[in-house]
Amino acid sequence: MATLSEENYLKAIFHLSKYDKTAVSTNAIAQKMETKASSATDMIKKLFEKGLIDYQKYKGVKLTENGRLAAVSVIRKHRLWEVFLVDKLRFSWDEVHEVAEQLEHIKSKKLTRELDAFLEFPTEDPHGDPIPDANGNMPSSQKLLLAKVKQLQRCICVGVKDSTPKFLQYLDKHKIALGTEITVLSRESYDESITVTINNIQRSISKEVAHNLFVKIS
Amino acid sequence: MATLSEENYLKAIFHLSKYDKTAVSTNAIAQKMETKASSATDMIKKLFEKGLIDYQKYKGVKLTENGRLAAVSVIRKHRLWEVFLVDKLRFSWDEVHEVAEQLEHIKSKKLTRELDAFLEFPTEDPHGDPIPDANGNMPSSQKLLLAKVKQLQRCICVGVKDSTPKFLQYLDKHKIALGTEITVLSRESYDESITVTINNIQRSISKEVAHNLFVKIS
DNA sequence: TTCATTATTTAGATAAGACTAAAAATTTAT
DNA sequence: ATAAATTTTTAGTCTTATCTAAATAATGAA
Repeated sequence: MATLSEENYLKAIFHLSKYDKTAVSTNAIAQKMETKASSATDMIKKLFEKGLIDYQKYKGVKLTENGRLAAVSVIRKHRLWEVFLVDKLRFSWDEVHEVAEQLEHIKSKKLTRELDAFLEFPTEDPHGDPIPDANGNMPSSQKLLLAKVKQLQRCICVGVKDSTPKFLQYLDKHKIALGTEITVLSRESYDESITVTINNIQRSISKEVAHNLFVKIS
Repeated sequence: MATLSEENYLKAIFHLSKYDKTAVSTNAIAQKMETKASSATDMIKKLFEKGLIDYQKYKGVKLTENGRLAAVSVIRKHRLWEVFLVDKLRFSWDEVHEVAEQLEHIKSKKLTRELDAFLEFPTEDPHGDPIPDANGNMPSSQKLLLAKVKQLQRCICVGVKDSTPKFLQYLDKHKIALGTEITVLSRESYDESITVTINNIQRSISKEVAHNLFVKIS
């Protein structure tokens, strides 16, 4: 069994190697973990000893299949707990992360299984991120950034890239939530802002926001 | 904030000093924590430094008000989670302890508050033990051991003293659960067994069982 | 009361996970 | 291609929580 710290490193490595399959650097891991490179090196050695990562000195790190399964298991629990907090308790989507960071480390197969059933087998967390299944398969969501949506297309908000409280609060304030319908009217090449219709109201969306909001074409 | 290990020691001290208000010995703590006396001494010093216990060398240990509050807060969380596991997920009362031992350390005021509300403010856990309120007040239950019930009295099962899986499984097997009505017919002075009526069936209950089953006179 | 037994504390060691500072390897720039 | 800059690793230290072994205090029995 992996320790709490090991689990957090595995999660960090998984997230860092999500889109590109190339090796992850020691510095990148240290930065993500908000720790020093030397500490990352120490942990890398330990994870390598346990067969959870492939590692060659100075060459970076890659998850093994066992490492990937361990990471995905933690992410599965994190996202299930986030659903629980929002759907069953009265948390808003910008409050759940910190608590889920703790709950994700609870070790009980039965707990995860029963929680999943209790929540009626959700496939996405409150931020629109997919919830891996019990076998470690991560459903690939066909979400894309609002910034990539073509003119005159209608789409539905399904998640965020930036999940900091600040951004989530911005969305709340402007009445943009999961499921909100957005129609892209036009794009301004000068500042990369876009004009959209949200709830039948025409608004301008900045480049920053458009690059952090995931939508699904409807 | 207390560490995980500190919280466990505080809980142990609280339970050991529950019935008698006398000081708790180092050895008793070590035994309860399944650790060595020297380790207990180390932790005692730390808790004393933090103002969570009163302590004089060789004289044993007592919780301060702050220490008591910290211990009761952990116990509150433990028992709320036990209710959650039994009432909302499909755990039986002999499966909850191990998981609740982990969940009790999750730090989030809001989580505890909302969980309490979600469970509709329960006052007892699945073993019949009282759940302290948010201010640290432990409701005194007027439960007593079945062994103390007088002849021809009717009572209701409200909890167990021995909460090991073995005993809980014994109860399940003999269809004794929380809320089961028991009428004491007679006592056998030879082996301290008692004859009772449970679900209209007459049965004999051993001394061991009678001393580990809490009931309330009805 | 004094000696043996038991309980408690101290001293020193270990493992996990983090740190700083310095050394070594790699990459980048001239 | 070599020097400079950056990245990574190593070496040694710190803290937390544990341990063993030894020392000290308290208790109980003759």
